[in-house]
Amino acid sequence: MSGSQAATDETTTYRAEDYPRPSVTCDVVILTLVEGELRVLLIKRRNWPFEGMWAIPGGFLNMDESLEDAARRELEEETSVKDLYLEQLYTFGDVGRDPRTRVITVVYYALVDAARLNVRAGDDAADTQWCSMDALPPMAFDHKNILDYTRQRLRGKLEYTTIGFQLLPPEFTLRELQAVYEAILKRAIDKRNFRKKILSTGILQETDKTKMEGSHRPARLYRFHPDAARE
Amino acid sequence: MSGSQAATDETTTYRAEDYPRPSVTCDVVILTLVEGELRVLLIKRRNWPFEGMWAIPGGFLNMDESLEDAARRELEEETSVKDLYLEQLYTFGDVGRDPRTRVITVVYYALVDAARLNVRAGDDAADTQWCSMDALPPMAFDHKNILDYTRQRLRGKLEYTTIGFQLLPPEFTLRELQAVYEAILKRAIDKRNFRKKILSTGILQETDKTKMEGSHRPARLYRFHPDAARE
DNA sequence: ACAAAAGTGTTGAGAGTACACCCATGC
DNA sequence: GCATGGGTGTACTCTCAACACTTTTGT
Repeated sequence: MSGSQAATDETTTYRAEDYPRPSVTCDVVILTLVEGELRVLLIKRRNWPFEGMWAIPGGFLNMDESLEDAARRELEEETSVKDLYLEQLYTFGDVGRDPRTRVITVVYYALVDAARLNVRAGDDAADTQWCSMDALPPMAFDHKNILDYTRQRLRGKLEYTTIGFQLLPPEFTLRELQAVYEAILKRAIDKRNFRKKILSTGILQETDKTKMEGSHRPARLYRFHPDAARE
Repeated sequence: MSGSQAATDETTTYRAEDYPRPSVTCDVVILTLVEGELRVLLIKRRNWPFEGMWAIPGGFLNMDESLEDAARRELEEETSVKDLYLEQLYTFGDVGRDPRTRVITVVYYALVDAARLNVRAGDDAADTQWCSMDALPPMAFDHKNILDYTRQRLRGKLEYTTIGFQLLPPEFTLRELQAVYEAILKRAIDKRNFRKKILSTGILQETDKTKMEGSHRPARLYRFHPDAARE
């Protein structure tokens, strides 16, 4: 039972300084949708360990910022975009995950509308890249695991929340929304059933605008229903 | 962009030792079902801060154990029971959550069949207690938050997994299983519909035993279907 | 007029919900 | 024989899945 063992917990006398501490980092899986494909922002490592392999962005937690603040900071450093959807994914802390020292990483994931990204293509050139979630390069640390877990979570959340919309601009066509669902679920969806279901929920509001693209009938634009704050 | 800022991440040169580190603890929400009520194991704090208030068990992470190992260690210290269902819940790390210093806590939750607990009632007497999740005492730190979040997670998981069974002994009656669902969802369920649904999934296996209790018709005992490893 | 994507309805199957009575046992 | 919880079936509604043709635009 607790109380007898010194290292036990917050309920005993405070002796945190007696114990070595692991490092705490915060990593962010940044996802967007390009050409109907789910893509993740990866950074090429230049140093040992895992030199030349790819990793999701992240960094040490500052002492004066919350976990979410840290995630948001990382996110803005990488994308220069604010106010993104951001959610804690999972915390990874296996002993050997970083060969240098003990590192606990709290991972968040973010969804970005590709249109908001001013691509900064040249920037560091080959060091930063949007990779398809379906064709990942060799990943550093346990980051392959992290991305697999992200996809799983995303699929689950798609069914009972509205996260799908976070990958789209404020106004979008139903076909674009359907593409989001298809990319995440990785299966084709019947157009009629999809429209029926989405429209019946009432979270969409029709605009009077349409989107012209190519030589065919223009598509109506929709936006979120203003009073849809639900998850 | 990353690379320019020293503290940035795992992709830059390793300088963890340049930065102060928060403490990392692992806390466990231990749940069981008693008298049709969901109860959580709480420990009364004897020291500042939050002296006299209640907290969930937890302790510092050792450098040579994984997060789950730490959770399992805490769990066994408190319950003396092994092989319990254990799952990571969430990581809490707001700056002010522990007034003494910066503490990141990775919280797990565990489900225990009450019958496996040898109550150890006298032990530390009033210091350790199974409290109803519906009538929580004043809680230390952000532990009230943590318990609210646990309940939410539990409700969600109940619908698409088999965690409910983790609160029961290996053999149980359908009424007992229904009580688990009712305690977690906090609403009455129709007996006939519940049986129909559960039995139609095929995860239950009828035994030839019954359970006598009180002066009425005995109830049939069921167990998990052996090849039901699914979530 | 043709190509290309937008838009639209019906039908059948299965799941969920509401609801009331008989059964086996101890006392 | 009565009190107590165990055990059962039917009818309705709603949701989900399958499926094909017309409409609007640019060229």
